[in-house]
Amino acid sequence: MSPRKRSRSSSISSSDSQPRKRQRSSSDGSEPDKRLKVYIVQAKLSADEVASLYALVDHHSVNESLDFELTPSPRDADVIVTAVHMRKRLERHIDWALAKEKPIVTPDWLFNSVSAGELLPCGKFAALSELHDETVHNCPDGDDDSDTAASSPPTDSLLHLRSPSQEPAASADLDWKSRYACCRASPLVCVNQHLVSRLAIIRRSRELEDDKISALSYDHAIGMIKSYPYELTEDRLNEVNSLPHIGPKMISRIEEYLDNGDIEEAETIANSQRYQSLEAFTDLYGVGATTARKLYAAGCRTFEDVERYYGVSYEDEAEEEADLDDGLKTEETDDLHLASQHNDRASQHNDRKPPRPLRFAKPKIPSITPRVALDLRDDLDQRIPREEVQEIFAVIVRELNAVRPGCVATIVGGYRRGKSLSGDVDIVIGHPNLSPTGKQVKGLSSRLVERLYERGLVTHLMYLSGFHAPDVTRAAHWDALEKALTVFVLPGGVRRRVDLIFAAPEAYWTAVVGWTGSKTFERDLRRWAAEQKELKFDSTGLTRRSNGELLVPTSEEDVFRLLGLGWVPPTLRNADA
DNA sequence: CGGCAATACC
DNA sequence: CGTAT
DNA sequence: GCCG
Repeated sequence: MSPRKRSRSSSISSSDSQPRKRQRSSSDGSEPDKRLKVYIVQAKLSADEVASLYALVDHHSVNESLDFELTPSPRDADVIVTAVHMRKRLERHIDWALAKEKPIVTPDWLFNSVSAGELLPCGKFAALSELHDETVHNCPDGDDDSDTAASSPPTDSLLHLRSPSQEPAASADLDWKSRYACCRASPLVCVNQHLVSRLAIIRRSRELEDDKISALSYDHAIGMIKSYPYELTEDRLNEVNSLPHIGPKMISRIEEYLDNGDIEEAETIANSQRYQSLEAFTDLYGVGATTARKLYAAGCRTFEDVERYYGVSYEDEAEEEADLDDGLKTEETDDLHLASQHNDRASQHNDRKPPRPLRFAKPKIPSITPRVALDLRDDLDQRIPREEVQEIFAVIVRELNAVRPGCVATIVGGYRRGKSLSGDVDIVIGHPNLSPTGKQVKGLSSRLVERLYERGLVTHLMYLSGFHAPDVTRAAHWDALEKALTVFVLPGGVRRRVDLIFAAPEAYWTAVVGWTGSKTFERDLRRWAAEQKELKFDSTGLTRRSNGELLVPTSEEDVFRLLGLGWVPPTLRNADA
């Protein structure tokens, strides 16, 4: 069911006067030619912005259904991108009569479309309000994606803080009663979101207290509620009670919630010093539940305590950040590694010794140490607005193409699921088509990271997957995935966690699905594959359990198809709280 | 009652 | 073993 | 904490 544009324009195109609407210039005969021609008006755009836009368009990107190409002439453009907002100004570049026949949008339309993986409606991005209507009318949007399962109902989650009454996940074969999150539609915010948030506290507490299994049960229950399409009330209790993963304990909590509007244990936990401290400690990269408990047991309650615990080599706090410290330190931060260990501080003076006759005189990118994690905390605990995610993406795409032209990239993670704020930025890089020439993506990881570091865009490397020879089990497949977990920073910006995932051509689509999440959705995808289909699924690929045959999807929809699942749009994969 | 996602480093 | 994805 |  490859998504092709289903021009839902039928009703709109009433004003026939307009020439071909979404008819991509049928100029070059052959097939429908899905490449969308983009003309960029450079006026009023900085060199960098132009570069970003060109990188985005030039190397098109994302799925098969989203393919751009630059056109030198506005006349045969399908869409015109400009930062100009006034008629007079635009007329210097484009004939007014022509302008009225084209969608004239702001760069944001491009960024958003690329990020969304689909052509978005132009309305909100009309560059000239004066041409808003024409722009909307001529907009190339409306095509593909999301249709498969999410056609009938508005489906566009995201803004579904809506009323109770409404259709269940009428989407195709999605079933909110399924015991697998990957068979259900889970919006970002559900109708029973408050209850979910309460259960999430208990879940988190279980996790922090090392009761993983109980936490898992809450994950499942929360997932069920996230996709339950009705507002929970007394009269729905029976129905809810019969749902998978909702057992005696869960029902009693739900009943308590319906009676009192809250769950006592959740409140108690949330107000406890222990919970708050443990929760805070785990904000530190490298500090998990176990270490957090140790810190707490050692008497720590606040970050100040933790700093002290790890030895505040800090001269004082007067210096503040503004750390240009990492300008280009060609040194190697010696270890005293990740928090995992308990009391390992002391060992201060690590003299750096030339480790090995490493001929690579490359500057070494700082890695994380408890000290660094502490320093990064103020930045990393800030969430990232969508606009910035797009900016970061654009910059990375630009650099990526400087390193290896022809690559494509797509933002995955929470951003792709529609979150307005993200904890980090996840980007899958690769070649979407299993083209025979889908060559060298390998080693790309280190080269891109090097470049980003040289340019001061990457300040730390939490982890860089090596070029190991992974399996002997099923040779012929060099690392399907390479990863670079970094700390990235735009000039003058806040440092952000950015994960770069480099996928081999055969692994591209499973990587996209695997990194879009949510966590529970992913777990259930694996469970479903194993329990129902005798398949093994993970972000590096899909294989047949019996013969180990590697199944290579040709699109994201194909991944679901191969798994025998109905299509679930990214924005409906929010199975977690 | 066993199982609960799956891997890669540290 | 713990942490991260 | 719930399922098969």
